[in-house]
Amino acid sequence: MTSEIVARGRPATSGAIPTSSPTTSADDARLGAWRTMLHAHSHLVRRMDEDLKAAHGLSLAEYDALIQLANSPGRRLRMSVLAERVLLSRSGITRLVDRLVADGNVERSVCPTDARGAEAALTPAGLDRLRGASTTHLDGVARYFLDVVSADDREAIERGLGAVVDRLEAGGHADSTACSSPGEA
Amino acid sequence: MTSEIVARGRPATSGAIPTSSPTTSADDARLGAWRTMLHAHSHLVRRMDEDLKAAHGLSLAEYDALIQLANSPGRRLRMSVLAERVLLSRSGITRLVDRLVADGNVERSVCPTDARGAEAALTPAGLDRLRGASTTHLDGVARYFLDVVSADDREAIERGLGAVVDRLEAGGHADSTACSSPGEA
DNA sequence: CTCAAATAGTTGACTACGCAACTATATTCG
DNA sequence: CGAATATAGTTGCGTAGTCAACTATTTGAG
Repeated sequence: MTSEIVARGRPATSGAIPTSSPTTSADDARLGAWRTMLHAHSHLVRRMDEDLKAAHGLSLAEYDALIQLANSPGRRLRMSVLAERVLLSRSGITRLVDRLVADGNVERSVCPTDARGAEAALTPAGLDRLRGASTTHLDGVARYFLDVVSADDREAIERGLGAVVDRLEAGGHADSTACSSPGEA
Repeated sequence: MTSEIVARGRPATSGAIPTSSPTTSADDARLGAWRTMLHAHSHLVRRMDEDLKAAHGLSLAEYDALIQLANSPGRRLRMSVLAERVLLSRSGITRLVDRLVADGNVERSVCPTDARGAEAALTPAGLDRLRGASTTHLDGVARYFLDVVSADDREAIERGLGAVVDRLEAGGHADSTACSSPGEA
């Protein structure tokens, strides 16, 4: 299905405009990592999503939400916390949880300590569903990602991209010159 | 704007279900790279998109399409080729090009050698637009990505994720037990 | 205590995308 | 050549997500 979209070999275009662009000459090579990440992400997410849907009727985002709940004390989480974890906006998580509730995987309840807050809690059915799905998912991560990447490269990926995350989470909007991020270097 | 979705610190949950899940115990640590990639991608893409829209009214996808055109002979490309490059479906690229045409950045023309094909061609206005936008974009890649990642890690990212791409582009659907993918091991 | 401001979540309106169906052209084979 | 089949692109329809506006509650100030 997706396999015709191949361009054999690493991305040819790196992000440079050939004719008279000053900024680009030197960057060319380094831009490859950026483009490669976009490609890898796109392929990985599509495939995982596809596999999960086919085998268990869950999207990757839904799966992710269920995992986050399963890993939380009481198998429940405030909506906003869940939103953060699943990398979604508040409204996005509302609707995602709507779907999970409709499918019986999750229940909504009011937060005991804060009446305007809501919690999403994994149901037993949801946990079952999740258990099935997790083998599919973990299998996918192993097959498509871990098996193909050396341990060293995997560590470098975690370190390098982790730094990117820190950078972007730390300095809301960096203005230009680096602001020596407070969290960690 | 997007910066409220932050989760301070590295992902706590790795993809494991705590209670009685067999597949997970060992994987735990290795899963971190996968989650980190999701986070990094999400943050990077949001920020780049935001910056680009604010400064030049182009989405990241639109920018990407323009770059691909600019880097192609005659500054034009068949729709389907453009779709591959921009990581979009055929219908997706149709609509994206619609937008670019509406904004005067691109023109559509019939392909001379194949009457059912269409080409998208960058207009002079589109090229101008692109030149402005490219400094914003390259700046973003530099600030948010390259500046934070060591050269070694960057290379590892390109190598490791490149292998992932190869794996997924090569073997249409792997069925279960590795089938010694034809491309490379 | 009361009123203002902050916060949690939901909802409405909209956007961007994918899939499946469709149209039009190309190709292949009898 | 003419019919079957494949391919390029577009369009209808549905889905998942965002932002901005709204409601309900909590918190803080006076």
